[in-house]
Amino acid sequence: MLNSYSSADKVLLAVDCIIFGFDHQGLKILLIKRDFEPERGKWSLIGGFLKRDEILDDAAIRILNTYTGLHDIYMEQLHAYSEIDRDPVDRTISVSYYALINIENHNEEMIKNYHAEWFSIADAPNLIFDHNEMVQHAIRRLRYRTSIKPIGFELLPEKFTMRQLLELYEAILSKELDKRNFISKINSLEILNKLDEKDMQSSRKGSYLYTFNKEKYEEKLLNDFVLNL
Amino acid sequence: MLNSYSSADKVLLAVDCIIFGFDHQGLKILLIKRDFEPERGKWSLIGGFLKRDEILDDAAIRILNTYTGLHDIYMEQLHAYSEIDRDPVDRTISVSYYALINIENHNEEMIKNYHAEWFSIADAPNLIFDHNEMVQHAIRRLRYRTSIKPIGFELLPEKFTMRQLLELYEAILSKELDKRNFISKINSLEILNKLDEKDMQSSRKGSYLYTFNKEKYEEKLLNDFVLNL
DNA sequence: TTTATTAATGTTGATTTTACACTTACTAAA
DNA sequence: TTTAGTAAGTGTAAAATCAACATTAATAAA
Repeated sequence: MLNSYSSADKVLLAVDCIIFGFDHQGLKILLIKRDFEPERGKWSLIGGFLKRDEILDDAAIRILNTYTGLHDIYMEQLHAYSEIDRDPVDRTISVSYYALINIENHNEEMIKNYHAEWFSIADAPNLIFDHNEMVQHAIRRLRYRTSIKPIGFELLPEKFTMRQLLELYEAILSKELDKRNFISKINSLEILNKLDEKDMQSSRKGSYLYTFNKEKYEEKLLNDFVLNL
Repeated sequence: MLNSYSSADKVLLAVDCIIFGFDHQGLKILLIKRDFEPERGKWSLIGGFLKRDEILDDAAIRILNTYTGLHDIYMEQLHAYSEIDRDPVDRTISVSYYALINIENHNEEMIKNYHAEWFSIADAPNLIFDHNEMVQHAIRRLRYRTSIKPIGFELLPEKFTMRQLLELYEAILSKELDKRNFISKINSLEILNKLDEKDMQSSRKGSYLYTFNKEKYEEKLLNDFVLNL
C-alpha cells in the first residue's frame, strides 16, 4: 500500500469567510484590519488555514467562532480561488465560505479585539488579494440562494416585523419590492408565526412581530422552492 | 518580508472532473478504470493533482484534455471535498469540475488507452472515494444551470434537430416535456438559427436542423435568464 | 397511389404575477 | 377629549405566463 503520492506538489489551503449581517442601515459585511504581514493594516476578510485534521466546513466554523464568538451559524461553501500569486508569501489556495449572522448577536468585545468592523456593502473599503472578488461572488450567491430557499431569515432577530423582512429582501436583491405583493407571497409560504406582540418602535400603531414556523421552514429548506420577488 | 506561513499544514490538492456527454441513449458520464493503487481496477472520475505553477481551472482543462484530447470545453468549478480520509493514501482535498462535451467529438483512441468508458447516468457503476457524491452534486448543478443559462447546447453537435434538443433537456431534467410548449419557449429566446437543411435520419419527412445564433446566445449567457421547463 | 411515419404547428382555460390606493390603529400634542 | 399625524394593514383587476391538448404536412417505401 502506498503512503503518499510522491510526485505531487502540496499547497497551503486557506479558508476565507464572507460574513453577512443586516441592520436598519442595510446589508453589511464584517471585515478585519490585518495585523500581520503581508498587507498589515489593510482590510481583509476573516480567514485562516486549514488544519491537517480538519475538514473545510469545520475550519470555516472555527474561524467564524474565533472572531465573533458565534455558534450554529448558516454557512455555505462558495468557491476555491487558486491564482498563482494571489497570496505573495506562499502558494495558497483559498476556499471561501459565506455566513449569515444576526448582527445583534455577535460578541462586540471579540470584534474590537481583532480590529474587525461592519461595513455596508456599498461603502466597504478595498480588500487585499482577491477578497473583493470573493465578496462580489458571495453577494451573487446570496441573491440566488435567497430566491430558492428562505435563508434570509438567518439575518434577522428572532422576532421581526414584516417591514424588516421586506427591507432585508430589498437589501439582498438591491431592488424595491411591492409591499402588498411581498407580504402575500411570504404568507403563502406559511413559514411564519404571527405573534400577539407588537413592535412599537417604528409607529404609533405598532406592527406585529413574527417568528419562524420551524417545521414548515425545515420543509422548505429541504425541498427547494421558488420565491419570485 | 515573510516567505512562508511556517505553522500551517500543506495538503495535496486534486481535481476531479465529471464529464457529461449526451447521445441518443441519454445523458452519460465518462468514467475510468483505475490502473494504480489504491482501488486499482475500480471505476472513478478522471482526475489528477494540481501542479505548483497551475491554477485550478487550468488543471481541470489539462486533465480533460489528457484523457479525451478535447479543447475549448465548457467547464465549471463545483465544490471542494475535504473529508479527512476521503483518500486513504494521503490527506487530499479535491476540487470537482464538471464539463459538457459533445459525445461525438472525443478521441476514441485516447479513451480506450485509458480504459475510460461512457456510462448512462442511471446505470453507472459504484465509484471510489466520494466520487458518487460528486456526480450527484454535478447533476443537481447541471439541472440548475440549465434552467438559468442555455448551456445544454454544449452537449449537442453543431447542427441538431428540435427533437434532439428536447430529448437533451428531458435527460438533464429527467422528466417529460411537452413538445409544443418546449419548442415555443426555445423559439421565444431567439438563440437558434433554423437552417434550410433537413436531417433525414429520423423520419421520411425529415426535420429541420438548427445551429446557435452566437450573438444572441452570448447576450443570454451574460444576463441570466430564466428558462422554465 | 396508397400507406406509414415522424415533423410541424395554435388555441384556450387556468394560474400566476403585477400594479395600484385607501382605511385602520394607535400615540402624542393641542 | 379631541385632533393630527404616522406607519400598518389590506384586496382587486388587468396582464402575462403556463399547461394541456390534436390535427395536418411532408416524405419514402411498398
